[in-house]
Amino acid sequence: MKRKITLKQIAKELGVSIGTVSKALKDSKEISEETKEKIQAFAKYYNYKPNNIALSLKNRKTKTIGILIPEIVHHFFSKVIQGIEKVANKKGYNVIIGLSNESFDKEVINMEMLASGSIDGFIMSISKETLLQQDYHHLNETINQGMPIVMFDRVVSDIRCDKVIINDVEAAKKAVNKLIKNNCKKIAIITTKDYVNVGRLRTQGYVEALNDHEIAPEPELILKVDDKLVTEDYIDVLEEEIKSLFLINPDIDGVFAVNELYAITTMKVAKNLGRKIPEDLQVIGFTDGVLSRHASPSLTTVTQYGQKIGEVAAALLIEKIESEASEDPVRTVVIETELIERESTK
Amino acid sequence: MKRKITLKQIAKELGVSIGTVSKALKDSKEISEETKEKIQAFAKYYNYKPNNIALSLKNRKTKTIGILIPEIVHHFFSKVIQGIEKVANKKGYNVIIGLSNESFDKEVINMEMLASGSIDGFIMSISKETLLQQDYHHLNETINQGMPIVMFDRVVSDIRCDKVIINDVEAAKKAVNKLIKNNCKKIAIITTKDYVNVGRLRTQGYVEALNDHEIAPEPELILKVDDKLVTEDYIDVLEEEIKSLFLINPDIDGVFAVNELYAITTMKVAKNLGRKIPEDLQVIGFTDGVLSRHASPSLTTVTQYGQKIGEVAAALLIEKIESEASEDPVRTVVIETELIERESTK
DNA sequence: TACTAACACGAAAACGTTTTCGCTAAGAAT
DNA sequence: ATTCTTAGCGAAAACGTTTTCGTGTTAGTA
Repeated sequence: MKRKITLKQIAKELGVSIGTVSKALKDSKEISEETKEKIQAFAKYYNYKPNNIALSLKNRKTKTIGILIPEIVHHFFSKVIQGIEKVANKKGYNVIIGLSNESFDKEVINMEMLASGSIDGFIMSISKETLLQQDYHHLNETINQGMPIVMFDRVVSDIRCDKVIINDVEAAKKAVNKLIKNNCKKIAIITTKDYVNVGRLRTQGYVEALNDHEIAPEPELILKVDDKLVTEDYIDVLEEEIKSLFLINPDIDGVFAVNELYAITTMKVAKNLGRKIPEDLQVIGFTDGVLSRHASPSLTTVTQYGQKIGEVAAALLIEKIESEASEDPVRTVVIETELIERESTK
Repeated sequence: MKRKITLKQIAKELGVSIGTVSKALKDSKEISEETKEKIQAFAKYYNYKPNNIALSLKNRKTKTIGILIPEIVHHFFSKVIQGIEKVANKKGYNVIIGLSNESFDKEVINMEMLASGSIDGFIMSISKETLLQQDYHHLNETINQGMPIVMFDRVVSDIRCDKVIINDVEAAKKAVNKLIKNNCKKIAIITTKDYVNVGRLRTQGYVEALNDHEIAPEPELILKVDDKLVTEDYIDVLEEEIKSLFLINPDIDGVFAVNELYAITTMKVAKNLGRKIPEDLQVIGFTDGVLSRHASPSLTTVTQYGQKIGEVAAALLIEKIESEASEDPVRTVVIETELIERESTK
């Protein structure tokens, strides 16, 4: 077990100075060909690789970007990570991951931990608890220390940083318009509580789409699921709520769900109640994950290109990290969404 | 935008030496109460946090562990990451992620990059290409440099490092035994090519289970899918292969698939061919992901507790990192699997 | 022969810590 | 009055780099 070799050891072994070794390995013309060859050969033989930590300290750059997300066992988030990793890697960056588990405290702790020199910038999606408490001091402090942040998905607009989002309102309208066009007369929405901004915006899109077609939105068709505590029997509760929605409003013939799980669960409940999909009931979900593709019937859904979001976020962040200007304008990039039609709609 | 404050700045501002500041913040009894209070108050006011990079350089520890996996958009792997992150975080470690995308080259590059000082140890699952080429020099080199590695899932046994695995043979036998007990007479297996060791072992378990019940394994019931190149039409190819399996062997009444996707696809194809599940055909999958739970019918599956695997791997790694002994024995921990019965079996 | 220029290399600072060692001065002990 | 402790602090090395600047040697030029 030999420790990694350092410049100092090479220098000592070859009877030259550390500086000379460093320059030789960088092919500096300050050093004679002869010496360079000797040093390079030696370094190659011992598989010398510069120590990243020392470089980071010297350059005050870590070449690492931090990702801070609520959870990782989630198709959308892992797609985003994949996208981030792809462009980060291409530009010589590593990614380090922090999970908040939807907890405010863990988000703050993780952020402070990573902000203490470990990374050059953040890409993040805010936890639900933070959204609920509306306490963003950790974000502002980080930004004030000159560390760039790019937010995606769950963003908060009055933070001064770049953002990568989709147009949730428009995307939701696309979905609901499709249901209306497909002759649905009574369209329900399964959504989240309003403090989750993406849920709120999608609900807003639902309402707007109905209004556009002069359909009066009915409050009892709007089911706002409380998912603050995702417990074991979470799915059961969800099923119960959806079931009573159908029992109270038996003539629902279209459902727009703001995520995959709500949509899949809706189909399951509806099938158990004897509904045929898409004949009796048409369902559209949000986010194109593995569930939508492989459910039966497969799910028509609004896809938000997660990988693309990650790629753009990483590109924005790296650009900001490497730009000299300390105060350039904040940008918001809107990624297109698309309605993917499958078997759950006519 | 104020840069993060350093010891040097505090020292200068307060007219003391850097060493004094450092000691004061550590509550060293070398420093007078008066001075300590002054320094601590100042540090708190300016939100001083020691620079991780400088600490890493000094201590030759990064308090970071590297995860190297083939892909991240995958329920099992993200579960493992979740487990790793959980115990790592509890012990004050961060996790940094490298994706190999099943490519040998990316695995090597990522490994070298991270091994150059960025992390204290690896947790990894080998890429398929590496498995195929059987070139493990990068692993051995890393280990020789004194950096501990813990392998999980796709391990290679003759590498000298800790491993966290499941008993694939036994797990597969559990599944096939269940099918046999449920009166299946003609049981097929959908598996991978043999170079993927987990696939090979599960196939072996299938064969052993049949032999145990004095059923002669029939080669035409063993479908080894070639997933070397996962292209766009990958699913279509998979469906075709499974379809012809059923056409050639119409009396198949049980299928054991070595992963979720194969199992779900099998159910889809079978349903299209008019089979009722579980009446005409019983299906058991491997790995309990979101698909298994929410498919219809929901899938009976062998669960390999991914989060547990991650937790154990992280515990092993951190223990090794923090142990003084340079040469302790390598350990292999076997995590229990369990057969979760759902609707796809009787 | 004396001066300059190019060449090849070394010394040292810097990045931000921690920690060991040494120094000074005040009080205690002799 | 002299020596011994001890409290309180500073200096400096070390982690592994990069880079600037300085310096000695040699060769070329006047």
